[in-house]
Amino acid sequence: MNDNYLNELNEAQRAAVEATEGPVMIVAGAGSGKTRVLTYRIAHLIRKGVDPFNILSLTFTNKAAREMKERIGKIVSKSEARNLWMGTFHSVFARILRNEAERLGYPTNFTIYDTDDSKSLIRTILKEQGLDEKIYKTGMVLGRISAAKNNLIGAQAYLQNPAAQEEDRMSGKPKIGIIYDQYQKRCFKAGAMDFDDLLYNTNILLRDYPDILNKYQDKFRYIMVDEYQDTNFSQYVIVKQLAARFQNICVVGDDAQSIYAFRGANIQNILSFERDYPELKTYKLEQNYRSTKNIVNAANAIISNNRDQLEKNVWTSNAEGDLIQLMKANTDNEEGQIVARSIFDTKMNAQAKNKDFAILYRTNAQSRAMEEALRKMNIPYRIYGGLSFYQRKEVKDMLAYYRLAINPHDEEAFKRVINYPARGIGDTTVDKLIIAARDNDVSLWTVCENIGPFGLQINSGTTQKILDFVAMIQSFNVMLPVQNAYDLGNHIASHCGLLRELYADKTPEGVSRYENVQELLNGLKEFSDGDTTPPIDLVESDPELQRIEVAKQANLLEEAGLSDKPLRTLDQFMQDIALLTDADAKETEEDLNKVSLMTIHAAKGLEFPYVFVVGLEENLFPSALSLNSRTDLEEERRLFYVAVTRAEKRCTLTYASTRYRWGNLTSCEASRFLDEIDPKFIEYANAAARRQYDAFNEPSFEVKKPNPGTTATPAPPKKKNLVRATTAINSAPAPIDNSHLKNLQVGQRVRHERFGDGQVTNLEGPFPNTKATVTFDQAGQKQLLLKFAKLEIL
DNA sequence: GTGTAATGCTATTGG
DNA sequence: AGCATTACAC
Repeated sequence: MNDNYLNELNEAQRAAVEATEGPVMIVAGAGSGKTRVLTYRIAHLIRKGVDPFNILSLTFTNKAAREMKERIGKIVSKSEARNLWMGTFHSVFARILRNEAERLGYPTNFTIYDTDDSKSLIRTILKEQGLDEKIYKTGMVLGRISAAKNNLIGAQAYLQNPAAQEEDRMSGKPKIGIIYDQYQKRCFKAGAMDFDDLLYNTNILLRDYPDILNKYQDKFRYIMVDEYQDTNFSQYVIVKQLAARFQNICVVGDDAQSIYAFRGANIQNILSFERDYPELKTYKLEQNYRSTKNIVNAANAIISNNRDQLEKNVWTSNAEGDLIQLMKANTDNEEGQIVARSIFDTKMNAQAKNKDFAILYRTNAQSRAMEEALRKMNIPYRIYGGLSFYQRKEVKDMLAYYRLAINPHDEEAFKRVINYPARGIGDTTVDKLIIAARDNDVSLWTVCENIGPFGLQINSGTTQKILDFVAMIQSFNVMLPVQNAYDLGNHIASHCGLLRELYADKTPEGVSRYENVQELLNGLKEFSDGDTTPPIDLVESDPELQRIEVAKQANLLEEAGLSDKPLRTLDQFMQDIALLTDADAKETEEDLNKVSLMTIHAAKGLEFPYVFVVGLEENLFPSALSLNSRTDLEEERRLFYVAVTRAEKRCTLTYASTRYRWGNLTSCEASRFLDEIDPKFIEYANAAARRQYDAFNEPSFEVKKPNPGTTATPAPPKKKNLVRATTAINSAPAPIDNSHLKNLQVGQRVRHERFGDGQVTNLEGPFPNTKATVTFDQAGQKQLLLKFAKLEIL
């Protein structure tokens, strides 16, 4: 047992670790050792004699939970660490909901609908209601429903909520409440919960069943919430309820890193927290251990542009380090090339490994150019996020059969595979089934099981096909408790026809699909053999539940006449599949030394020695959709802050002047965020960036570090009135012909190629050396020399 | 009912 | 450009 853990902490960290009783808020700047504090805090609790069964720790990813548990295990003991309740909100409360599902009228084996399932269900409802999909966009409808649930507004309440109704009327979508209501009913009938339901229903459970609230309040005597800035109202209330009795609640977060407001996260939760617990103790972790001074200072400069923030002073005693590198490319492909090239060079010059590099981007679509460039230079890489394994079509098809075997009422799984592979039950038939299900208020499955009594207008041949399908699913269903996950999964794969269908396709894509299903079966095999951790590493909860579980399994084994080996079944495997993300995937040997590619969102909580943030262009980063409101723009800026603070040694920012979007070439201008970093933190690391800088920064055009390489290159022949003096590394760029500005007056509206439109507020000195002060609508006040400024009078 | 061609839509971010 | 849904021929 390691007794020295407290000595490994600085004063603030140590105080936060030792403040175990009562409400605590830890404001943790980027790279300030937050994970270490959380880890040691939990270890400290256990050392002080708190039973791990009584500790709940909510993390942002399951992987984070797994890793933290491992580290805690090294300080206390492995067996003690195992008993902690640790995981994401969704996985922890999915677990609890399974135990208590019956109270809410849900089956224990309820399905978790993913976003595709939810959208598909909404599409079905739109069709039924005769609503136009063009007006009621599924994503938008789901967004409204999701927002309502995250604010704990149920369907009925939504229909009676004047504000919501008014808003929907105003936006020309008055039926959203009806859709919401239908959606909930259909989910319930299908024995399914979507992601938001996992939190919403937990709230219902704790609100309406005092004995259950009591049970979990008593159980979770110490609660910790990581990444608190990214929790939504629904999560906030759950935590508040659970912590109400003992009030040993510790939240950790950084308002500067709040990047999930778009899905309901609410910084307000931090303020509410202060209000809820007046005796709150607050600790600030401000020393950054991760990054160099230049990175920390540049990041501080970025975030200081936000109005909404908690007071905080992040600093570091680390070395000065490299400046922020800025590189410009002509195209998105070239951007990929300069990044790949830079990685290659750094590997050579600094003995860096592939895994020391990360490429971060705003949107997943940007990965393509990066991948291509890395492939060409033979640099191994791994993409996080995007389409995960479990989201691939063939895998989802296979999983749909499994889901149906476990919960035949699962409507989305049913629709997915009722006629795939083709078995002669087409759309018309399925539509009849859907109508019958709706009219009788039952599930599709119930209709199929009782196809005679419902008296459907379906011919006998098709009826037989449906009955065959039902019989097949039923045969899978009865095997559930007596077969292990692999045996049953394999059996289903070969009997449902999917494997045959895929095997028949000999195209490269077809082969790959077949292999993916095989890969899924391999996963089942590993799970069944039990030599790896289950898909979700939520620790076996309280002894009571464990006993029930063990007894259940023993019974089943007895019935099956099997050995004493614990049976790991398909439904166990499937339980949390829907909640798995790429970030949770265990790293294989292979992944260990690869360059990481991911969105900035996915990079939250991670760190790398060398970070590239690519695509720093207006309308991409910040996203075009964020430009309308200050709060949205501030979220983008926090995102940029998160990106830069991932870097330990060096941070490189890149942008391209043209980029393919929607299949055609569009021109781009550099992101406003680049202007927000003081130039003294920036090194213009390629010639294009230096040129751009010189052109942009009239009137100062201070001389940047001379590039040793440039003097050797022959200067192009000089031309008069060259707009951009490409050789102007050591000399001022040639003035452009600006005689049209000669009579510029204060008060006139002007347009700048970079800063947009603005108004002249002051003029100083005689033309052509006039210095103009212009207040731009977007970019704010700038001083420009008329001699150089690319201004146009409006 | 099935398979292929044509159309149309999309690309924030994610559990 | 790439994917998904739709339209149309068989």
